[in-house]
Amino acid sequence: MKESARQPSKFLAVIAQIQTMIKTDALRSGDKIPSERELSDRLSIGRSSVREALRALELLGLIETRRGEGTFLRDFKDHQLVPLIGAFLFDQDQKKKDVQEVKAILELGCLALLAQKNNLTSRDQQLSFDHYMEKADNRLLENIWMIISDYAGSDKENERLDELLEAAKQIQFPERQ
Amino acid sequence: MKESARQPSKFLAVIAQIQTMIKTDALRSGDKIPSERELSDRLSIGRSSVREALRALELLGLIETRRGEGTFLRDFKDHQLVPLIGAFLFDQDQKKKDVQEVKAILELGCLALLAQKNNLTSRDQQLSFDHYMEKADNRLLENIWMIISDYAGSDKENERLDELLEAAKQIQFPERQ
DNA sequence: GAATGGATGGTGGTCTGACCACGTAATTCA
DNA sequence: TGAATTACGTGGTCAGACCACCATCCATTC
Repeated sequence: MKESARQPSKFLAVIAQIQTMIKTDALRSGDKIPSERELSDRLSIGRSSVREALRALELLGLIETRRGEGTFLRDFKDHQLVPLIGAFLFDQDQKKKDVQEVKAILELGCLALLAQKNNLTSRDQQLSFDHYMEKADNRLLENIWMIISDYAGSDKENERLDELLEAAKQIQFPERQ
Repeated sequence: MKESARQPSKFLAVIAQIQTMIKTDALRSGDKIPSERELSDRLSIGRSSVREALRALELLGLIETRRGEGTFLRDFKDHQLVPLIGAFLFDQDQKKKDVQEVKAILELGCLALLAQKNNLTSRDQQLSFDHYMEKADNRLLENIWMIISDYAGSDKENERLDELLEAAKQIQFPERQ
């Protein structure tokens, strides 16, 4: 025997098993998955390892645990990635410039989406970006924008709205496949 | 006593502590963080809880553990999110659209930044976005784009490059303060 | 002196069993 | 019948014990 196969840690195996379980049982958002103890039993893996896997998935926002009730699948829309990663990213790049730039990009893109979908009515002109983001019908974009906005601090966004709107109307997103 | 303050699970506290530690000690990629047992000691938290937090961060690719050696900070570029989340995206249609849209927005914004700074030479026309993102000099933008790109999967981005470039040149970001 | 190789201690990986805190459902009792 | 109590299942946490692995030190050996 050259190498002992170096088994990929148990807790990764648990995650894989859960993924399989979700697929074969056709589990959906809100469905309950087996308890930690049952998983531990069925997979012949210590409960602590099961918990490590579940905690990781929870941090990602893929599952939700409720004490006394159980563990449930979560809608991916509510994923925790952005806030989480954000906390780590911002430690590195504190540069306010970066934040402001990205925020502007997201807002511009949001307006461009709306313009493209002809969802911009003249009445929208004085609305805030919270509203625009909602109309853009893109939860991911909305989530990222909210996080960025938190870090960007308050600014007089309305001052730039008209300019941004004009710019947005010019943009044509290339179609894909 | 009405409510017992419902402390936010220990393992989240550990993550927060680690983030703080990274900041105050100015830790960088490759640096070693305290051992599980030491963290358990210093934070007065059971080792299992510490492990749950570390495993979660490892799954995200934010840290790397080497048996017999210790736990180390990792370069964020090596994050593990992609294959993981992918397996959980069972009902994916809406989400895929979201990801594609955000990706396009980020890329467009990147080009707009470059155009604004007059950093677009004609020689750049055939370069990939990895390159553009680097030139844009915005680590935050680059990081977010990398995450999104992984989710989006491979596409023929070069097909859209010329169009995007043209659109980007038209964009004028409103100046701020 | 230099190279070998074993002993030692530290680290992550895992398991077990024991509690606690919380919800729910069944049971009991008025 | 209805309210209170109990029992049970669940996640949350802890402590201790092993194992596997790695680096280091140090005595042995050449």
